[in-house]
Amino acid sequence: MKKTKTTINYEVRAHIAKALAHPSRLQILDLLQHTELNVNQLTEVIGCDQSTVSKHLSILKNVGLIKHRRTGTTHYYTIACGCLDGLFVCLENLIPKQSTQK
Amino acid sequence: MKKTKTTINYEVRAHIAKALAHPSRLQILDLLQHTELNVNQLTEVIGCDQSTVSKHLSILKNVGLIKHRRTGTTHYYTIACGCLDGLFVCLENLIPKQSTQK
DNA sequence: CTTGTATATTGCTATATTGCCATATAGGAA
DNA sequence: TTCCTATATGGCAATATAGCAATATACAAG
Repeated sequence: MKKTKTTINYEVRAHIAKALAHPSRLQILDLLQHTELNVNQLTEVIGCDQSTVSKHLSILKNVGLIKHRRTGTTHYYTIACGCLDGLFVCLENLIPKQSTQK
Repeated sequence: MKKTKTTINYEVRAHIAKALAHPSRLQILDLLQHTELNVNQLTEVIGCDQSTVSKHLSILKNVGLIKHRRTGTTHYYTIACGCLDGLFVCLENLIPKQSTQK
């Protein structure tokens, strides 16, 4: 397929959607909505290996959804974009009824 | 990780996000927003194999984003959910500035 | 310098996704 | 029935993703 401005735009959107397409990453985003958390704290909540959480964080950071600030050796992560609430509402609205009932 | 109601919810959302996480599928959704199209028409626009488009359509159908009606042997696809516009706006808002300028 | 703590990266395996080709299925026409 | 057209499915290879263990890096304290 030829790469027009439009197809590139679909690729950019798909790239973001791909970053959202994992339960742990959605949970991380949810957790970071109201608090600033470091990797250790996130690791405890998510419940998988620290290296795995670190990778999820770098994926989210690469698409610009989160940012971090460093205090000593501790890295605090937060949401980089204000409009996540809207997105979650949209995602929620897309869930068909039978899936929500599970 | 234990499967609480919350983690299941993240999985459902991730499932939908995964369906959105492909340029061709985003384009299909965009095309179907205002028109009803059959598989052949979509195949021409997308520019890949008919079987590939058919698979994309079944992925979108499985998460309930599109539906289809049949007229003879022709299957017309449409959006099954009214709130896609909002989702696209949200996704667009999540695109960092430097990516949009490309 | 060394030690300890916090995070990131590498290496690896298992699994999932993508996309093509070939084939199967479904329905209309003759 | 056969033939044709529209769509779906199975098989396969290439690539991408996920997650753990081990290692590397960064930084503060001593």
